[in-house]
Formats: sequence, C-alpha cells, structure tokens
Amino acid sequence: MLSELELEKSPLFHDISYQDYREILSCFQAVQRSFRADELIYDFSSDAVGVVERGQASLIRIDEEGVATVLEDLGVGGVFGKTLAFAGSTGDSLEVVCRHPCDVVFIDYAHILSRCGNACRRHSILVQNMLQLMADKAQALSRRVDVLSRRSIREKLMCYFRQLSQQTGSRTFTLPFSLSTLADYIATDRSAMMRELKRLREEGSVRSDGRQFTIRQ
Amino acid sequence: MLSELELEKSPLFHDISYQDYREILSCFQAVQRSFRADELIYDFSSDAVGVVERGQASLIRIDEEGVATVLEDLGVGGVFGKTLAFAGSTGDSLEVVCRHPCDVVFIDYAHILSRCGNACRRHSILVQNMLQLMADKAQALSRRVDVLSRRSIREKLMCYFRQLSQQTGSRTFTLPFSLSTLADYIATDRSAMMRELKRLREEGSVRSDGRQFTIRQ
DNA sequence: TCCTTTCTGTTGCATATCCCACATACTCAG
DNA sequence: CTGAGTATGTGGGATATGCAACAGAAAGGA
Repeated sequence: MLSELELEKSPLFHDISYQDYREILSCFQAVQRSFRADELIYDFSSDAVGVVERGQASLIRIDEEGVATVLEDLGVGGVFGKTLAFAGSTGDSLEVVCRHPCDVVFIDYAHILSRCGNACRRHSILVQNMLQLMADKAQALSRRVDVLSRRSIREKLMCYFRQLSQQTGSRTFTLPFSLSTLADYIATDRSAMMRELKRLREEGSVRSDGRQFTIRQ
Repeated sequence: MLSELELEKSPLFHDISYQDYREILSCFQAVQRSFRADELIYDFSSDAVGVVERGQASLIRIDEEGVATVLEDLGVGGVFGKTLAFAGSTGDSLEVVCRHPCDVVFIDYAHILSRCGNACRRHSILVQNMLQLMADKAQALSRRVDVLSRRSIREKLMCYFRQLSQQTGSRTFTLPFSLSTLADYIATDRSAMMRELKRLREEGSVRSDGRQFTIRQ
C-alpha cells in the first residue's frame, strides 16, 4: 500500500484521491508488492497486468540454452503482462526481474476491461491512466523496433543515440544502462559494438566518457 | 460514416449503439475517411490517432536516401498516430499508406484522454475499446521485437514462423506478405534470407510452396 | 580493507551477412 | 496478347559481424 506522498507520483493512480485509491485496490482486487534486486517479479503465468510504481525492472527472455536477453527496460510507469507481450511464442520463457528495489501493482486484466456495474468514476479514470501507460509502452516499443530494424551496428547505435538526444533535448546524454546491456538492447555482439563505437569516436561522430555521450550535429 | 452493419465489426466502436456512435463522432470531432490503394493516409503532422476499420495499411519509414522500410502492418483494428510511434527520432519521415482500400477513423488524441465534462458512458466505453486496441498493438510490437532481437537470419525466420504457427494454431500457415517484404520485416538482405530459407528447406526444418509454409515439429 | 563480480576495452580468426549482378516467373493493365 | 513492373531464385566476392579469449578498471559485498 502506497503512502499519500508516494501516490502523488504513481503513474497508474494519477489524479486519484487517496480514498479512491484504497477503494480501487479492493474493488479491482489489486495487489501491491515490493521486491528486492534480482527477485522474480512476474513469470507470465497469471493474467495480471503489472505496473512499476517505483524502482526499475527488466523483462527478459530465456531461451532453450538458458541465454538471457533483455527485451524491455521497465522504469517507473512501465507496464507488463501476459496479454501485453507475446504469449511465449516459442519454447523459451519470459520473466520480469527486479533490478533496483521495486513497488509493483498487479491488477487482473479482465477487471480493467470489463465494464464495472456501478460505472464508477474511479474505474474510468483508472482506465484512462492505463491507456496513457499503454500509449507510452507502444511508443517505447516502436522506438526499439526503429533501432532494431537498422541494418548495421553503426546505424543501430546512431539511431539509438539520436533517440536519446531527442528525448533529453540535448546533444549530450547519459545511457540508461551499461554498455554491455546496450549491446543486448541493440541485439549485437558486445565486442563488435565496442569496435564500432571506437570507429565512431575516431571519426568524430560521437564523443564519450563512460556512459555519457555527445553526438555531433 | 459507417453503416449499421459495418459498425458491428468496428474494433473501436465495438459495443456502441448506432446512435451513440453518431454522437461520438461529433462529440469527439472524429473524422472518418476512405482511401484507395497507394493513397497517403497519415503523415504524422497532426495529433490525431487513426484506427483502421476496414482494409489494410502499412506504416513505413523513408530515410534520407529515400529508402522505404515497412515498420508495421496495419490490419483491421490497427492503430497509429504521432503519440504512439516515435516522434520522428531522426531525419527520416514516417507515413501510413493504404495497401487495400481502407476506412479509417481519426480522433484527436487529447479528446480521448481528457475527461469529458458530462462524464458520458460513451466516452468510457470508447476509451476501453481504445485500451484493447493499444494492448493489441503493444503485443504486435512485442512480437516484432522478439523477432528482430534474434542474432541470425535463421533464428529470425524460425522465430517468426513459430509465431505465425502459434497464431493460426497450425504448423501450416500463409505469410501475410511477400518474401521480399518479409526480408524487410526481419530487417535483413533479401538474397541472404533466400539463401537461409533454402538451407532450412534442405535440412527439412520447413517446407514451403509460394507463401505457404509448414514447420517441422 | 580485501575479494569477488561485473564492466570495459581490445585483438585474431572464421564465417554469416551484405551488396551486386543476373535469369526466370509472375501479375496486371492496356 | 504484350510489355512493364515486381517477385522469386541463385551465385561470387568483399567485409562487417560474431565468437573466443584475455587483461585491466570499476563496482559492490563482507
């Protein structure tokens, strides 16, 4: 259960009073839980939708050989759930794991979609907040597709850098994760990416110091 | 304007009476238009959200050199809009073009999100339908990311095939587009993909006849 | 503090992938 | 039917990418 202060910052319960918030939790049979780093948050076995209210988590895929790949980075406002991601198209399994200590709200997907008999105002606002979160998610996924659909490592990197640059509104920005994870994110070999990064630096397309990058132009 | 019969099949106006539908169109200042093949549907200059009610369209990216890439395939129920896709992260432009004759509804995004003063029931249902469509979209994008995040052409192909197989519930299925477009979809060179396809056929992993494929196992 | 683990940076080598080029088959409009 | 345009199928040669392996730097826990 969130405190009144935390509620203010909640993306899912935005614009909802503390009293309504508590009633929603019971009406929707919503569950709120906290997690520590590396804990398993969700294994795609239930129909619940999860929303990250605080902290950071990652959606990862584990293939038959046990190799893990980061599919999504879930920050505050990140949503996940069986109905939102591919229903395990292959033999490999999906997991949401905690990176930094998390608060997560779980709501049964059917409850959100089914029209509430008492047509409560709360329901309507919650659905709208949910819609906003879904729109954000679709946007994030679209950006990812944009990057991944590039043909070379160089193009993928530059595409991603330009996205970050645009998001921060500055030619200088900081990666949200490590370089190793970046290689995962753009789905390439880490060493090959490092090589390409060096070339980009040498020819002056980017400057970098640790995780801080500056792109030219 | 849809006929009563067409309305039944509409994903956005699902469960909405014909009278409500007409009132919504005016209340939300929604616009409905029809398009012929190859016509430009949307150029991402307005804040409207579009929903494909009938026909088929494609979201394409055109880079600086004028090379077009299919980013998304929009069938019935497909949603698109500036607020849903990357806001032109790079210098290249985005377009939604008509493939097969289309009916499209445009609604201003702000109208959907802003809480209607009269708190009409219509509004609430529309938002819920929109939420469903957004969930579908996120799922489609997730599938695409799943494919694109594979490291080799072979893996991308098999991943995509397994998805189709699972969607149709059969080991035999038909590609929704041409092999050339498939190469685009999985973001690889067409000739390289053909070569890999040949190998997969030779070793018996897949059988194919035209656009119809059957995967083993 | 030390110790363990992860991240960063780099290289040689094998090869999967890209790019170009060509030939045939197919589709559709006139 | 005929031609234009597009899709399919194949191959050779160049190279970008993946893989394995290593070492130092940085981070985090005991």
